[in-house]
Amino acid sequence: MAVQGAQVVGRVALLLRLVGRKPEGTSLAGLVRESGLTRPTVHRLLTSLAAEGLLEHDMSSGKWVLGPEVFLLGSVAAARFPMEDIARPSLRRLAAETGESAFFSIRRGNETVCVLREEGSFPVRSFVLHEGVRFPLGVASAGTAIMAFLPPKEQESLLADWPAHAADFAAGHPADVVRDNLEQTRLTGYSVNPGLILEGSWGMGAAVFDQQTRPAWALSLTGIEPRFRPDRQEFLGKLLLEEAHRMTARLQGA
Amino acid sequence: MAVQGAQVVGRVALLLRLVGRKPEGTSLAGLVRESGLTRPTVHRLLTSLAAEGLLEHDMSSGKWVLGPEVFLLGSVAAARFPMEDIARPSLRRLAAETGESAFFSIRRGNETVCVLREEGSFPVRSFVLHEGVRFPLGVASAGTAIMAFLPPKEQESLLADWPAHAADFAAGHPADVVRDNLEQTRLTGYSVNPGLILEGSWGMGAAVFDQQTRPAWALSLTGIEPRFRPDRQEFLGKLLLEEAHRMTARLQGA
DNA sequence: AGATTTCATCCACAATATGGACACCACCCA
DNA sequence: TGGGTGGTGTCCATATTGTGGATGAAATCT
Repeated sequence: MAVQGAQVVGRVALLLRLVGRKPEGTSLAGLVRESGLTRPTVHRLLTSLAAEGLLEHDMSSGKWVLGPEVFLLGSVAAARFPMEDIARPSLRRLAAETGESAFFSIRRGNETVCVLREEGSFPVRSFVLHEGVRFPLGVASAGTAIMAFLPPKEQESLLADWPAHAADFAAGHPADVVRDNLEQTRLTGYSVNPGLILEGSWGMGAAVFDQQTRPAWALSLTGIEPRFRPDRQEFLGKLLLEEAHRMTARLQGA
Repeated sequence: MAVQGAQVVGRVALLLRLVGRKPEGTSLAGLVRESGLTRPTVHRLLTSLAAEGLLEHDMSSGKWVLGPEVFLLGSVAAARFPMEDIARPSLRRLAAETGESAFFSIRRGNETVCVLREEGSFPVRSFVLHEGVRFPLGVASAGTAIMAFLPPKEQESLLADWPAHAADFAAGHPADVVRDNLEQTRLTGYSVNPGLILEGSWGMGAAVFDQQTRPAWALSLTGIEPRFRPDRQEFLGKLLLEEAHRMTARLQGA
């Protein structure tokens, strides 16, 4: 769309993203469904990508997974994105002090992608969120925390075409509910997801800002509803904001 | 080549690999030269890849670097390739005990790619090798260590078309010299690169084997010539073999 | 054993990517 | 000042390339 004569590049990138969402792998049919492309096309692209080592075809399960070449390129790219070094200490502290699982997500276009996870000690854990999972902005606590601090114009343009943007999540996330959540997030500084994605699975998030003071990342916590009652929310929110602020400060400095 | 109707996929993968070789970025002209493609084509593909976030175009320097999407995909793929966890302890020990810089490389097709580096304490260091650098099999100590333990047929097929395979390195690495090095490597277990890539910059390597007992990875050390005199080679070789064996054992178990 | 779903491959067709050509810019040196 | 060099960005006619409907094989369910 952006560039002429680049149809395949877009399709390749789309497939890589889709495959990357499921660490356990995705079937051809699944990718056909999710990509909206025809089966022969998907099949040919997957085979080619596998020949280049960007994907692998697990013969036993028939599923497609990210290949060694992606790992290699990623480890080179990681030098330019030292998120692990910067975010891990905060995640550890959050997980240790709260007992919940802590996550670090990054904004990528109109989505958030979960990059890092630190398990908490609390024995009941939700697996809605894990490394590689993507949500539209405004969905899940991280995406809400980020969207709330975007320029109002950008927020409006997302809300204007909300059903298209939120896609599968639009049903559970009506535009007016999202609008309220964003407003609330701006008031308190942190976002709360009251089980909108999966009933009983709650989350809270806080945005981390880049040098241009744009919300580019987010820290978040997830757990079950009883652990996110109003009285505890304040405590969790304070911790999140503290760590988010610490990271923002470090990133401004660098 | 392998797959029909996939020209672009191959080209895209090629460009990503080329960009990944230089952490500081590569210019359009450089990529045109290295890829053998025409400039409009390279330009269009780069622009498209940048639009997808797989590359970034540094406006100030005009160079192309790996983008955030590669980082994200890579951090998902890293779960399937836990090299960091497995290799880092060995690298640390090697660097600590020898003072040289230690590297972990992975075989990828007919190349080796350097994935991990651990700096030694010795104050003179070579920067020929760093994360992302690729060499044809048989070039550099890691590639020699791996190639020496491939099935003889595969070695022969590489040597048969040596100038094409070794490309730029063919001049400094005549086929008969490489053949001798491989033979020597099989005798001692470890490889020695006596400054063939850059005069005075030596290296030694040892292969690490996968579940099918194929040489899939290599540990290596690099430093200046006086630190790799024959008397010390034995010491370094022993350490390398020890750590390589330890890693092989761990990988067989898993 | 038949029904259903998923995967693999073929091939005529035209949409798509290609690359020669041109325009532009920055820099260097006579 | 002006011509030379080396780099980047863009256009557009062309045919090479990728497309996807259709068909068959294979696996899985009923």
